[in-house]
Amino acid sequence: MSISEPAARPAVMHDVARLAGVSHQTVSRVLNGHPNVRPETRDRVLKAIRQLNYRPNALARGLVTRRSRTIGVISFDTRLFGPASTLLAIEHAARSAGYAVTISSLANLDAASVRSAVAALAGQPVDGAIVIAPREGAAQGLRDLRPGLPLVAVEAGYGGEIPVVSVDQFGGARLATVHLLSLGHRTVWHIAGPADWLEARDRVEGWRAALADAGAAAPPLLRGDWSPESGYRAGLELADNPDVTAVFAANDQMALGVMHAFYERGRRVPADVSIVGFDNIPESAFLIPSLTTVHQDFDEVGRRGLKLLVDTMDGDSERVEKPDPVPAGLVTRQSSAPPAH
Amino acid sequence: MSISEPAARPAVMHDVARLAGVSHQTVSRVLNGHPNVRPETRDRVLKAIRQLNYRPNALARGLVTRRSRTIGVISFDTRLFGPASTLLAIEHAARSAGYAVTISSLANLDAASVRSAVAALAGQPVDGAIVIAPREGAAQGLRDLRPGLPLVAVEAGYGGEIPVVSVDQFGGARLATVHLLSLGHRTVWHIAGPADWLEARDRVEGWRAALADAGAAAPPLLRGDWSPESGYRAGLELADNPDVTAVFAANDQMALGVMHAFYERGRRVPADVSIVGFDNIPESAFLIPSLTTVHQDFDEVGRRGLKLLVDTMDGDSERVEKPDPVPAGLVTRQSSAPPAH
DNA sequence: AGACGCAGTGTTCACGCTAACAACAAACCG
DNA sequence: CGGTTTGTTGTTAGCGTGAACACTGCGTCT
Repeated sequence: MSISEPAARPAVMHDVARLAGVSHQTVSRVLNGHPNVRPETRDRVLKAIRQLNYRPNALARGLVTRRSRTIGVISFDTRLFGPASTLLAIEHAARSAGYAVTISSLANLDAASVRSAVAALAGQPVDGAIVIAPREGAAQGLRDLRPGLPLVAVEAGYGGEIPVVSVDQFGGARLATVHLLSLGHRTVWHIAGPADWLEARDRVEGWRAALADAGAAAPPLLRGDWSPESGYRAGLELADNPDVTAVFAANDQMALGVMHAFYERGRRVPADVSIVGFDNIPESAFLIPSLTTVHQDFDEVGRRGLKLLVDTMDGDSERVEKPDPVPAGLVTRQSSAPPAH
Repeated sequence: MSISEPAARPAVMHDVARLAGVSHQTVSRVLNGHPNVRPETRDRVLKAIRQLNYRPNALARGLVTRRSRTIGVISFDTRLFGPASTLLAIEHAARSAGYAVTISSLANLDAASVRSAVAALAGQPVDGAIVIAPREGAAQGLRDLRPGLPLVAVEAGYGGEIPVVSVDQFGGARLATVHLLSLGHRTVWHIAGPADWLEARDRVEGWRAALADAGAAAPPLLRGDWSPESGYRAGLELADNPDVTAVFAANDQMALGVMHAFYERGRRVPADVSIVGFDNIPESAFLIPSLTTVHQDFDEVGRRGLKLLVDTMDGDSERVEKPDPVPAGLVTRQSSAPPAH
């Protein structure tokens, strides 16, 4: 034990200072880009930093500045294409802005799961948070646990007291429905998402509005849970009804399930029935037949969401612009066509 | 300015201590579950904590304990089903183990993108990291920047110096190929993933091995980039070749592209050509026809990956077990059948 | 009865960093 | 040419927590 190993502990600011022959404060000034450091001194410090492979301790810095330069994201099931895309865009935008991202995802939407995810994030040192969850409970829970924490919701509908960035769900659903009606279909059946999802509600409204505008009767609503299975089950219910010539599913996965059900029952798409989805997942263009759907620009939503959050965090006061909804766009493919006769 | 607003700054340990009439150290002891605190005192402290909505400052705690109780995850494109599922499983396992998760994802796999993601994570206060990226560069880069940081790779093949948790890609590819051969196909064509992906390489090897075992000739290899488009392009190349009766695609999305190409060219699946994919994405069961594929248990991989990392971080020394690969399983559906004649 | 152990609690220090202020030289001004 | 500014650097004081150590009072042992 007489010869002590040179501990492999990472270098700290003081080590850099010693090697460069300056005080640690000068090192700090160099790191934070302060003016009034002689260029020669700066170079010595930078060289010492490289030589020691020094990197600042973010914890210590955060403790004194009271800012962690980290944001939190609470997201519903990140295996779904929409949340996953949004999360990815948020993360990249955050990195560009110099923020790290801590995630907390929900396995499902029951209250316990939401509470667990929110509590986990509330304990983290984050400067702000983005909620990618369709139920207001999530954002509200976080607001209760961490009052004053800047908060933005994405993909969550409008109207709450928390700023929201979202695709225009209502307009998108309307586009889909109008498209089918304009092809000549008498009416359009709708397979909605879960009733407690704001997005699902907005799409139902858009569908209803388009039908009403066209003077078409609204058939009974069917409900799924976004999964292909649930679309399949709904499809089986519709398959034997000859009145059904056009179906608008609230997402592409359910549309796929519907197509499969019709396929099994021998109803041809689009010859007998037209189908339109929502999301434009990468698979949509290659389904058989390829799927007409409503495109959502998740990247744009993610970017705007992060920008809104950063503005809120930096903003001297509440000078933050209220964002417009991101427009949705119809992508016409093979699964929609005029009715048979 | 004579009456100062009661600043809304969050309570700190000292505030709790004062309210409970104890020292801050006693509060600390209560929080960390130390023995030797009188039950009555503990109750007073807990009450004060609730009353002030106090939550410990993770930054300060991390500074003194030198542990942030946060792990980092570097992941390739989290919009893909595999990485997304793995990430989700890691995150949930991490939360159960009391860790937060900071993510850093790659837009693509070029060196600059990897470097950016790795550098971003290296600056974060993480106790360990999991790399969900198929190229060794990512893990190696992190190792260079943060020597000594516990590191685990998932979904990244075997053989490096970094511990890996992975599905048995070789075995899975073999299963798929053997399945097609045993249906009576003379040989099996393969559409591989990018050459620099370890997973893609393992699947090629498994395919080759199965062909060799059966004494079947190995047709020329086709390459895609995992996307449906690339599968579609490969499918167009194969569609006009009557020798092609069985295709094994390295993932489900490419298999979908192949199916679409064959559909356009009038080759029926499975009557004329059988197709098998890999991953078992949720859509597979509902494609038309439904897709035979190889199932990967991403949840299990994520869980094991986190466990391995936590063991490495906690472990007194390198007493960490070397994990077995997670077995893959064949899921037989409609897209594979005996050849026509 | 005096030494000792132990539960329960308080005091002090250190973690690594930034902010505030102090110190000093050189340059500038009237 | 003395006082003041300006540029550059060092010194000190926290940020909020946990660990180490000190202290108290009470019961136990010899």
